[in-house]
This record gives sequence, C-alpha cells and structure tokens, in this order.
Amino acid sequence: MNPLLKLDSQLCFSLYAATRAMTAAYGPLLAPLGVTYPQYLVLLVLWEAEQLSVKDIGERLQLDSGTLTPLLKKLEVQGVVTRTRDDRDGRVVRVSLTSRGRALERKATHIPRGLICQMGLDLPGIARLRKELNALTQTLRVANAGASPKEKTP
Amino acid sequence: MNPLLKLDSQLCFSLYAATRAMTAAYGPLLAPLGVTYPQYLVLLVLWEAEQLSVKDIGERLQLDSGTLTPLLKKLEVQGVVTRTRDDRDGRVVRVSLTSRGRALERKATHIPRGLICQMGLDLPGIARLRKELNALTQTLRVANAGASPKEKTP
DNA sequence: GCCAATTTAATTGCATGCGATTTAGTTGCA
DNA sequence: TGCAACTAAATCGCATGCAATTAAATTGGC
Repeated sequence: MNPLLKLDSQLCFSLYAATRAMTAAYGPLLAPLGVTYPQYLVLLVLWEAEQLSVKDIGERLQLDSGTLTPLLKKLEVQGVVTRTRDDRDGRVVRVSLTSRGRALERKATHIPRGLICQMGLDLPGIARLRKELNALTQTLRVANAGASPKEKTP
Repeated sequence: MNPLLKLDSQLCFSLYAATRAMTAAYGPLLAPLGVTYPQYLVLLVLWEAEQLSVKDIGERLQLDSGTLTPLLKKLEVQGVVTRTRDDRDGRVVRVSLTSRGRALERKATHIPRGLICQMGLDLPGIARLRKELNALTQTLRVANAGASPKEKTP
C-alpha cells in the first residue's frame, strides 16, 4: 500500500486535528465573553483597528462575505459591533466596535496566557511554529491561485 | 495595547488559516474522485483497514457520530461504502469499502505528490512539522480533558 | 433472570466556510 | 452623458463540526 496515503503520514490531517483541538481549547475561555472562536477573530482585528469594512475584515481573516455577513449580524445583535452603510460609497458596510465590544478586550486580556499554558510551548517556540505555518499558507495560496481560477483575461 | 492580543501573534490563527488553505488545495485534486476533504479522510482510514465501525473511524479522525453519520450516508449513496448493523452487537454499524471505494484508492495515488509539490516542503520538513503539530494536539487535548469535562466520578 | 448503568449511533439545533449567484452602487471611458 | 465593467455585500445551497439529547442494544452486578 502507498505509504503516502496513510493517514499518519498526512500533514493535512495533523493540521486539521490541531486546529480543531485549538478551537476546542478556546471554547471555555471564550464562553465568559459570549462569543465563538471565529467571532473572537473578528474582535481581534477590530480591537486593532476600531473600524473596518467587511472587505477589510475579510482580507485580514481570509473569509468572504458569505461567512462574515451572518457572523457580523450576530455580533451586532449581541451589541458588540455596529454595521452601517458608508455614506460616500453605498456598497461598503463599515463595522465598528460598540463600547461593549471595546470592553470585551479587557475581559480577553488573559486569554492568550491561558492558551499558551495549555499549548506547552514557550513564546519563541510559538513564534517559530507560527512562521512556518504562515509560510505554508502563503505557498499553498500562491500555488493554488494559478491553478483553477476563472481567468480574468480570456 | 496588549501585544498578545494582536492577530498576527496568534498561533491559533496561523493554524486556522493554514488548515483552510490546505483544504482548499485539496479541492481540485479531490474533485475527480467526487469526494470532499473530510470524506477523503474517511477513505484514507478505510483504505488502511477495509472495515471499521463508526466509533473506530471517529477515534481515528477525532470526529463524533454527529459528524460522521451524515457524511457516511453520503458516501453510501455514492456507492463508495456500505453501512451494516453488526449481527453480534446491534449497536455497532460496520462501514466497509465497496469495490468502487477500493478503486478510488488507485485514483488517489498521485494526490499526496500533488500536495507535497504545492506545499514547497521536502519530506523531512513535512514529517517534522507533522510531529510538532501532533505534539501540540496531544498537549491541548490532555490540558482540556481535565478542564471542564462532566466528571464521571462525582 | 432482571434492571440499572453503559455504550453506540442517530437525531436535532446551531455556527461556520465556501462556491455561486444576486443586488446595489460606483467607475471608467467611448 | 450613458452604459458596460467592476466592486462590495448579501443571499442561497450544501457540507461540515460539535453539543445535547434520544433510541436501541448490551453488560454487569445482585
């Protein structure tokens, strides 16, 4: 049997499993904030920028409006963000933190610490792994960008 | 602002992004087989074992019946696997490959090669990253196992 | 042998992701 | 100016994941 087809030789599965384990680890830490993991990611970028368009958030998190629109609506219902059409450009929806959303940042302060403990890695180890993964993501994205896309210049 | 709360310092996001990029990279390679990425993972374990219970598959992939049952039903409809109640133990459902499912293994032979090319890593590099991620998954799982679970011994 | 505890799947409900299409709005240029 | 091309969100459909509950079957202990 092809050894490269064994589950245990698949980097993809290690990634897949690690991501789900990581998301699960966040669960208990995010519960007090009342947000899910993807919602937390949106908050992370908003805590850095205060106000962004849906497109901006999508570029940062690599998610499209099909995922973000319903997610942002939930955050809006919870009173964490506001969504308003841009006056200048009616296509754009600007997402801003409410005071409640800003307050969540303080409640989230300890979360990275909690995760770092659970991961059993030191900061340099984390940074190294992070860089390797970012490089992998980049490589995959570039390789795939030229693969199947509907060519813009026929 | 807390530097540990910046998106770019989050290992979780690097993982999350890498996993999605990886899954996306599989898309074009799996399309000819007519299966999705999680379905492909199920096939990987069945190609190794021919026949497994839903529980066995779940342990291998760390997925529960809530995810596997509908997924396996789809594979059954496609004629790739069969699902049959065990005679000895009526609780167990045995999942087996059909000849069509076995035949897919041949069509999948080149897939690992294709991915390896796209990843831009050599085999040792892949193995190393794989081990680091497996260790991380293990650590997270252990750390979380003791955290919130409904204690079995009150 | 009987029944409570356990085990295995299935079911239900909710929250993503993402491809494909639609809608509304803007821009560029003949 | 007028309109084709483009852009940003929203919408729709489908396939996961996962928590919680249910249903069916088995097991263990008395």
